[in-house]
Amino acid sequence: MKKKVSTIVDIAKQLNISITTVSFILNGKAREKRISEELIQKVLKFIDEVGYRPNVLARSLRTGRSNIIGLLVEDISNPFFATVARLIEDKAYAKGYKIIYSSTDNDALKTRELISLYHDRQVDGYIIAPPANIEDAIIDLKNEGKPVVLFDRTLENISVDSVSIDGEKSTYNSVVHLVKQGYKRIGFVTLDSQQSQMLNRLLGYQKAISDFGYESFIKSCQYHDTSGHCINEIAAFCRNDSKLDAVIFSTNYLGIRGLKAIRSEGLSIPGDLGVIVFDQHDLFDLHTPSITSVVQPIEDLAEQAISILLKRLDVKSVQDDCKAIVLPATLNVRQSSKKN
Amino acid sequence: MKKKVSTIVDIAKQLNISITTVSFILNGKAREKRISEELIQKVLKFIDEVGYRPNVLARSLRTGRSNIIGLLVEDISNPFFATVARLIEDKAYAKGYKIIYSSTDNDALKTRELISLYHDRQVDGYIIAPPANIEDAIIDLKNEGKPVVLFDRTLENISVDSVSIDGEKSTYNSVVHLVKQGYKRIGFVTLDSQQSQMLNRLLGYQKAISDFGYESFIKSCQYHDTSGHCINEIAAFCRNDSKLDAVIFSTNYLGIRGLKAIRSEGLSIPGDLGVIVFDQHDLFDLHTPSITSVVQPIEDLAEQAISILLKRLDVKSVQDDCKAIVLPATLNVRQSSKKN
DNA sequence: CTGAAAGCGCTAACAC
DNA sequence: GTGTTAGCGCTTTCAG
Repeated sequence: MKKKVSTIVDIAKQLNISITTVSFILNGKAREKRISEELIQKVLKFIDEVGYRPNVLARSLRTGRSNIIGLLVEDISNPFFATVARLIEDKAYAKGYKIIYSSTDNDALKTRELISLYHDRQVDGYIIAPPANIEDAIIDLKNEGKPVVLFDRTLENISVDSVSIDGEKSTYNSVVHLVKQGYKRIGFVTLDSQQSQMLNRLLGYQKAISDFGYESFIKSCQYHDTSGHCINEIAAFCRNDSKLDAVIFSTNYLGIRGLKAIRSEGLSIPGDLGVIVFDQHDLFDLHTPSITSVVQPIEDLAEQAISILLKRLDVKSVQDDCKAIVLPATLNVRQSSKKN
Repeated sequence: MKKKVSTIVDIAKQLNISITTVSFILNGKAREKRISEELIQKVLKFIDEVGYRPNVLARSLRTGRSNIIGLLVEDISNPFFATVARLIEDKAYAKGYKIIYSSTDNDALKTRELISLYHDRQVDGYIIAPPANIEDAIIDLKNEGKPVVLFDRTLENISVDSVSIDGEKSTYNSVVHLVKQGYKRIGFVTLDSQQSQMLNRLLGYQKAISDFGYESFIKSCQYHDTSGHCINEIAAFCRNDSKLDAVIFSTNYLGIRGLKAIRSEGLSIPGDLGVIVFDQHDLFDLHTPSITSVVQPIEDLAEQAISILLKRLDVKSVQDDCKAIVLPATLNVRQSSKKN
């Protein structure tokens, strides 16, 4: 004849105490409200016994907070983003926050929809790898007092916290490494994109090439192109008159497509073509030959992003002192870039 | 002097109509309540203008439904699960459902927490790749009237809809293929796991080996082992006295570790060792030599899972006529299994 | 068509 | 320490 206990009112009734008391105990305000230790334990024990779980919806509706952080990545099936998501999730959990995440596909419209979806669910804060042309949505968020941290790339012209990687220096160093190995005609395969991280990687390449007085060869692929079409284009790029002797790929998936293209052309690495890829992938280690790649400090990136956000969440202050953190990456030299 | 319009009450006030009317229009019940087309348009237009968005929390709190489907995968950074998640997400969106997903790490405790988290958020239905020992939690869900569809693996002894792959036949065929190629001492590297899909894959191997009258060699790895330790174990397995001439790996990540192990042992594929991996990975195509693998019908799997769930969600009937759908996989023969 | 009203479950100000 | 109470924003029944 036990009634089903599923609300705070039930608990109060069963225990013959006040709803307020239960609520205070539930929210850790027992101490400050000077409720007796004895009663606290009694309530806690009872709650445990009947398996009561507070209704988070009701709580959020009431408080306007959800203890949820929204994470928007470009593509969750990319190991880089999957790893970031994982690390952030773990760190957030430890602080009592849950994470919900989705892939934007670098599509501003989809991103807007996701933000608005998260917004509807009262998400407390955001960590975003922003697509282009999303500035206004980010500003709206900030104007509503929702903290936002960008990662992997930044948005010029708006003031938001961000954590990114020094892509410029990384590709610069990549070129230097190739030059030292004796490569002279170095190509760069990137995305046709205005995103900051892509521009930085390109910039590093261009600066280095120009510093050495070499000729630059740039191929831009479309993000939403099919893998097959992209492979064909890269293949054409590698076989063309320019007689490249090395290529740098600006993302891991471009690198993978590039390797397929190079294989289809029957070119050998690193003899015919030296190869460096920006960002990691299981495959690069295992490939024959193994692929030199730029290793990003993912753990540090995730750590910084979440801790900045948590701090913002903590002190609901004005956000005008935004930080733009830039982390260094390292070049992991493997066989694909050693001419000799 | 426009007031901020953010609730249904504001709308009613501004338009000088009843809250009820607005609610009906918002919920597509205008027709059946015989509200004039004119008024409907007026309200809709107004809502659009002021950018009103219903508070989904309040709605869920009231209705007990959320239009959210919870998806639990083993590990979102595994391309298999990432792809499934993506396909399911797309299909669900088309039907007006949102997806939230998380990784279970094959950990029953973590899975329980996730389920309870989703439960708290009033998730309407579940698609789950279940870890072992989670039966009770699934049963609880069903008892509460929440539809559940399992995928990738099933749970014996409980009646739940499921969509899985015919792992037994696939590994059987893999062995047959290797035997036809002239391999005789075929090993099997799998997980030390009681999950149905793992058991089925093992079973297929054992049956085939026994049908041919060959000797069986089985190595079980721990799911939570570090990658490095696992690689060492596989290396030892491949180099031991048993003189294997071929190996089948029962998951993609075991395959990747296996390839690293084989490389570290200095063995050549397919000469010293034939290799087949269950499940796909970018790497298998690109590896030198390319790796023969079992290709699962992921799209079909996702399609079936979501459509069964949506049907359950639609007709809130008793769930006693559970389907266990088993899909065939195909063997994609590449270089790693061709002895000659 | 519309209005009133009863909650969904919880928080927290206020009074005692 | 505790009880009362006013909502958070929405749905939906019931009576016009």
